[in-house]
Amino acid sequence: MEQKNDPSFADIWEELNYRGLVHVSTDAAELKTLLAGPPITFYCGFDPTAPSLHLGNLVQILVMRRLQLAGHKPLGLVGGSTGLIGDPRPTAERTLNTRETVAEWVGYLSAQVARFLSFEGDNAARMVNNLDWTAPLSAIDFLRDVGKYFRVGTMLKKDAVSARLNSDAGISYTEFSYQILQGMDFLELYRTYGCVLQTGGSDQWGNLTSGTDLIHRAEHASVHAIGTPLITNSDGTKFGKSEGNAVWLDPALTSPYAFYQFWLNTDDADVVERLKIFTFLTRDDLERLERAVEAEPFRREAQRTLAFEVTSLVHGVAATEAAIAAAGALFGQGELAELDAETLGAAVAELPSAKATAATSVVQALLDTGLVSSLGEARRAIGQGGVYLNNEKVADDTATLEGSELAGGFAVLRRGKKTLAGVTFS
RNA sequence: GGCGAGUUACCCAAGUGGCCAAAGGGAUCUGACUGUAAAUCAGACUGCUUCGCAUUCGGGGGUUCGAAUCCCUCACUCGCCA
Repeated sequence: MEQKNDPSFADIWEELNYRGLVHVSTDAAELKTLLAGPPITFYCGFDPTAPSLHLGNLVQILVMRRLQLAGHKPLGLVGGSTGLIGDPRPTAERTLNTRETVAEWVGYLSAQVARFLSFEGDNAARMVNNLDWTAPLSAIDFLRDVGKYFRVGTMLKKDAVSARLNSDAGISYTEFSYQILQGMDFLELYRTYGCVLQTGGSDQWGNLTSGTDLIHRAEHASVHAIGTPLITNSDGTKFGKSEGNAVWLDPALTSPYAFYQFWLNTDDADVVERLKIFTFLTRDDLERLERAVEAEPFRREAQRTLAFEVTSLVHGVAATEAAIAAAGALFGQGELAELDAETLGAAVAELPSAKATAATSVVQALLDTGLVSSLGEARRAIGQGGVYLNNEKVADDTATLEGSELAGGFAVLRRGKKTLAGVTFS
């Protein structure tokens, strides 16, 4: 649980590479020297495209934290201005969010990032918002002072831009300009704080180099960038999705229980890589778990460790233990009917739930708890034999909750093997 | 501004007057097998009061007994030309 870098590595650069966190970077030898030397200031930006950060962002946050633990000084940037523009996605133009929404999300994200960094000591972190230096800039100043450093040919070659130009979606001037804004951020932070390194996802590489190039031109200085790999599942699906939804860091959007379950269900083929990236376990621990996956996969020790470590990191140990206890009660071998009201209540509290009465139909309860999205789907699920009420298969789609009330006034609905919801009788 | 091409369900993509609630693939969900894993096989996948009905094929209007398919119009996208 303790957050520290593994002292068995010669320096943080070695450790980042071991953990598979460096996909692309500026000159590796220089970076290694830079990171092994006296403290530097670096930054990583987060755009407010949602009210919460998600697991993809957590990778970046942990890179920041590891660098901070190595003595370097982090600047956590929230994109108050870049969030108003939107970086080009490869598929299609983004819908612009209102200024009010973006401002609100900036607040949420800023607080989330701050939780993972230390604001004490010589290398205390600092949060910045790029709206602070972008908002006062006039269009004329922007074009004269910044635009002149950018060549359109270079801008067109960036993957994000060229993908869009080659697609049938095209790209607006607004999104095309995004890379300039991000480049300006790096320049601004270089000037104000002496920031010499930007980290980010490899999909941001074009934007990262936009900044290093700009500083090169405007300040004749060499600064650095590190791009982390895009994390993918070994089966080819997207990492960080649970039932089609993003896994958020905000407990109101993804409950600690669901968060824990997400990690617990990690594939054997992926679990070691995840441990390297998302935990502070040492190389020794990781190698031991890797052997455990091979020798005794059914024990799922690596998955349990991963789920515990990451959930504790994000939601705290108490919430994690509650999630584990809930899973134990709900997935345990014992009968649900034998659980006492307190245990059951705590377990149900971790699940999505809805109020109902004994007369409520099972299909309606499935819909109310969000286990299905329509009554038709609920009937279909029952017809497929995929619905359980208090661990007993529901055979008839006209069934009601009659007689299903357990201790404390709850019932447990399940869809499939592991999608659970609680019902509270009123 | 001119000319051409295009807009189909979560995504990709067939369909060019009735046999279309709309092929195929992917994603997703369920079942079997399992370790709350993967792979594999099977089924489901617009909604509803489900052997039937209602509403979908960019928006609106029209032709027709009948339209995703034909016509008009608006919006958006892409390309070429200016």
